[in-house]
Amino acid sequence: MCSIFVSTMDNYQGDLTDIVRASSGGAYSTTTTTSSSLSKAATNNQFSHHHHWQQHHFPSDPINFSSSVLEEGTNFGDPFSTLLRDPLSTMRVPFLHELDFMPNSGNNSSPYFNNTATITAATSSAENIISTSCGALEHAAPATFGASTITNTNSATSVFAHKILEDDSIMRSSRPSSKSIFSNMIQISPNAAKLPLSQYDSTSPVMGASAMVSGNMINATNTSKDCLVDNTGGVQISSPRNPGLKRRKNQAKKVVCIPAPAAANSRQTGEVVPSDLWAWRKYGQKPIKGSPYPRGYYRCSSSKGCSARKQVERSRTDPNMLVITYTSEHNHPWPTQRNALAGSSRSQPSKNNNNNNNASTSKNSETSHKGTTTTTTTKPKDEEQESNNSEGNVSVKEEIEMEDIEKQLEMDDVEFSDGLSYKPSMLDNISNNSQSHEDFFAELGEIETDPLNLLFTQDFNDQRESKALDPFHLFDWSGRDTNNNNNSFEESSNSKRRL
DNA sequence: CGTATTTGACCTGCGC
DNA sequence: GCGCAGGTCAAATACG
Repeated sequence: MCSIFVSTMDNYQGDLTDIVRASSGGAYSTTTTTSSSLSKAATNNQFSHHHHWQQHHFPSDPINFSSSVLEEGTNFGDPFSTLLRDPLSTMRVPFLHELDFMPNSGNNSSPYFNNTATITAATSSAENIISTSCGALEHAAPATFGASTITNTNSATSVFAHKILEDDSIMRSSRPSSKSIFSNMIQISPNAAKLPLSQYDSTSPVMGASAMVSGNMINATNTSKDCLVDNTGGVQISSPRNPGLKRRKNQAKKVVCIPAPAAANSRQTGEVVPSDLWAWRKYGQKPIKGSPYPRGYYRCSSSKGCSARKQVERSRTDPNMLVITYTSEHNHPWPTQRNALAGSSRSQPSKNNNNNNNASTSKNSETSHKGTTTTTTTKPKDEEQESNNSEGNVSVKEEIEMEDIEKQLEMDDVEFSDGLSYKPSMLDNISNNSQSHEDFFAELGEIETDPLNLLFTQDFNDQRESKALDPFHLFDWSGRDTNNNNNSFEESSNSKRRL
């Protein structure tokens, strides 16, 4: 429960359970692996019934929420990946809104992000490239998560943290020079340097994204744990009926382990599928050999022709955890609320999402996304990726901006250390860049409702009051301007309800 | 009525 | 080459 591990899964033939284990007690754990490895992993453990799986960690358990996201720098369906390019977007954590771990403590800060952790890569094995022990988290130097410096003070109280690692190959070849946000968020201990991933991990945009998200949400006091693993072979995945693409082996996948959302989000079937920023449409479900839990197959419905897919299944080792495997990547920008709803209306019952508290998440989230695009480039995401791949101008720009962000983060750290609620100041960065606030919000205005809203929450004060109703109150997104956000939030909610 | 989900059948990859 | 298991398709069904 204490260990965090990150591993590159290329050619990984280990057991999926390892992945889960890394995040045991944790919420998120990510790793990349091949389908074959998953299959094998799947065959390993059997679980007896999991009657109380939802209650294990949430809400009673303070939550050992760790996450790891593996990515190859591509837009894997996983919102985290997208976040990489958008400092602002990192403030939103996809899935979280679905996660029903309600804060138990009455603190102003979110219990989930109270703890900061220094991630120390301690081990390296065939299966695990990076692993961090609880001890490391608890005693190592404070890690910087996103805007705030994380000081781990209480590992017992779990928190929410993300680790994102990229696949070794990616790290080495992808964007060697690009500076990642992650560096601001998680400090890998010296040991990590020994690990193949360490160097790049710290610079992984993905990590940055995730970490940043966490950091923004963290109000330091407890401990966070995450298991993010990123990998990706950068292999294109295609469906069997799509001859042009190869699937299965060598298929780049990103596996994310997250705490199973509360029943509130469950479907009729009872299966709980956390939604993220993308709209997904279920196209199949299969029982998996060796696992009592079926695997659901989803494809991106945000954009026709998008090849992004994800598989959702419950961890065999820990029924409380959902293992989400992302394959392929989105070939389109983040969906607007409209699009997202189009593909997820059923999976995300509005009744659970909008009551009272909806935060102005939609606008903010979308803003984040666009902000990212703006800060790094004005190109559409797909184009941006191409640019990145070619080590073009974008990379350079990212690096520059990353520095600015780091500076900003340092300032934010100060705020945090003072015990003040975190107030993201990245908007300032935006204003300094190609887009003014006016423009920035003008774009936001176009967004009526966005799945991202789900990621936003009111300030924690409100959160404590309404948390019972809203699983989204996990983080303090409102830090920057509570009043405005609340207003936005309501508008967003109303907007969504109208839909 | 439109859209999403369910579910059985079919296809593909992989191991033996 | 065969069989298994996973992944996808698409008709049927359910839902709003």
